[in-house]
Amino acid sequence: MPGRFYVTTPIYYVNDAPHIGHAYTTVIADALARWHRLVGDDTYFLTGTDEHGLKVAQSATEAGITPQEQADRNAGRFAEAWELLGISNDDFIRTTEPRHHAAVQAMLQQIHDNGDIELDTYEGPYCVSCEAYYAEGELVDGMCPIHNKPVERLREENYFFRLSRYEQRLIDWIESDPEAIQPVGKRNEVLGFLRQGLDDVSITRTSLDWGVPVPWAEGHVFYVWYDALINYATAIGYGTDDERFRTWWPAVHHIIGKEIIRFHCVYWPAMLMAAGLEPPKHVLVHGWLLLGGEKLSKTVHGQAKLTDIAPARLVEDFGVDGFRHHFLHDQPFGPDGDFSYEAMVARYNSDLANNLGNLLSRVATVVAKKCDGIGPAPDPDSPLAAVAADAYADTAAAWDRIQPSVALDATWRLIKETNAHLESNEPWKMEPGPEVERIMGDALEALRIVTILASPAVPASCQEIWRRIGLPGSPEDQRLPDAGAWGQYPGGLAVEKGDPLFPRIKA
RNA sequence: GGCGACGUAGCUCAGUUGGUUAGAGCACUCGGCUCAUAAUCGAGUUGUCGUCGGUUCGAUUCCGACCGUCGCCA
Repeated sequence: MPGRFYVTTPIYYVNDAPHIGHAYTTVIADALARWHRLVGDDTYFLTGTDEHGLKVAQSATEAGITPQEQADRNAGRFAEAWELLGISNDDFIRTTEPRHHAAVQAMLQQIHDNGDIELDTYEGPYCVSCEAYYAEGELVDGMCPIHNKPVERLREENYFFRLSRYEQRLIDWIESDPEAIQPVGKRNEVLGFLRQGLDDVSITRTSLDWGVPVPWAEGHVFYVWYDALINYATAIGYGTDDERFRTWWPAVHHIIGKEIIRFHCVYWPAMLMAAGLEPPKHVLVHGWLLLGGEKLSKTVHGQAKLTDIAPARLVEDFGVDGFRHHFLHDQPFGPDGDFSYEAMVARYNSDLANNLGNLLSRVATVVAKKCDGIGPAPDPDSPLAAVAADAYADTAAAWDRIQPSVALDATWRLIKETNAHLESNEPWKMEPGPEVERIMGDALEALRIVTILASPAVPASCQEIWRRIGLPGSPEDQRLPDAGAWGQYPGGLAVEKGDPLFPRIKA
């Protein structure tokens, strides 16, 4: 039954260049969005950039441009990266847009009106070089942990969000919904943090002006994080189109990395509660990619970091779909995963070149030789029909559980079984006739179904397979579960061999 | 220091409420096939299930201690 699916990535801070950590999160969200479109859900996929704050203002000054110019330039880099990777976001939000300022001011004004934002005095250790406060525990031998310089004690009048009032409500929320924060290990981590008690948090600054102005207090801007989180509400109409907002909220899936769990599982839900709204339905937390292997991690200049690697660098070697496929199929969602060029080559050659790509090649060749290049219809009673039904069911269940690697395993079982089916029937030994046509029809039908099921992961390749086996339109226009039922390859279509879709990569 | 997680084949991991021969993929070996991108298909090897002890008729699965790795908090 069709539903509604709102999925978000974090908005990425424009001071960073897009790297494969960003791409990992974004590709997962994209694949989920594509899957939900396939099953007919009303889907909204949001990504974007976070553009306020001290660091952007500083680097703009260093570059001799305005903060807005700095933000424009780097937001463009993210947009280009996502275009390169075939990301199908419905919207790209930027926190400097007027619609976002309106939403931030509306939500925080609401919280202020409700009495949970109050003026207070902040006092603490302050590093002049960082232009930032630290907690006592963050200091190293009483010094700034970044600059290793003495800190000053500073007092400032700021507006505080009364986070401490939400401790029990947050615990109740998480305990009442086991699926709200996944995986369960991260959920427990948040509960443990909450049970230690919460302090109020300072959410405004007077020391800079590159931010969203506080509507009730001249000279104050909101601290960048409390502005940024609200983007998830802005994009679906908060503060500008309440009816639209109500259709999408709170049924959201926030895809995040584990480093920002506290903002998404504590501060953000509390802000929503304080504004009289529901907390997010799902916060899905993935681990980090740990860079290993020789090829990428060791350079003449020393140890490389994951965040040094641009997606385009890997797309050069593996193609867009090779890139996407690796992060979806090789990394289980949740725990940290090892990432290496060598593992990427192995996964690409095994799954894409040897299994999927080679299946298409051998099928096309036999159809050309034995069927005059015209793809025949499948056997309604093929043994592959049951395999395909299982593959669909397992694939769908895994996408629903946010387990792309499990989903792709299930899809790939149909590819392997189709290779085995060809092997056991040996159509290349037969004379042209009904028997060859039946077997090749089965293989084409399996490819048709695989192409639909795999399209969220490797969309461009699936589009090309779809075209080469003679089908009109696009696998993305298909609707599951109906399109996954056995027997719909019509027969009588011209099948094109073409060049290898995934040329093997030599290690 | 407090809390918690994890430690299963060469590698990456699955193992539901304890039960009889511990699984998958990749890699590897052998064999088949030759339509296919030296691809594919079949068969097969490897595990004291971190260590020690306890509960039990019986524990990878429960309990305790220890070793190791890691996370969050202080």
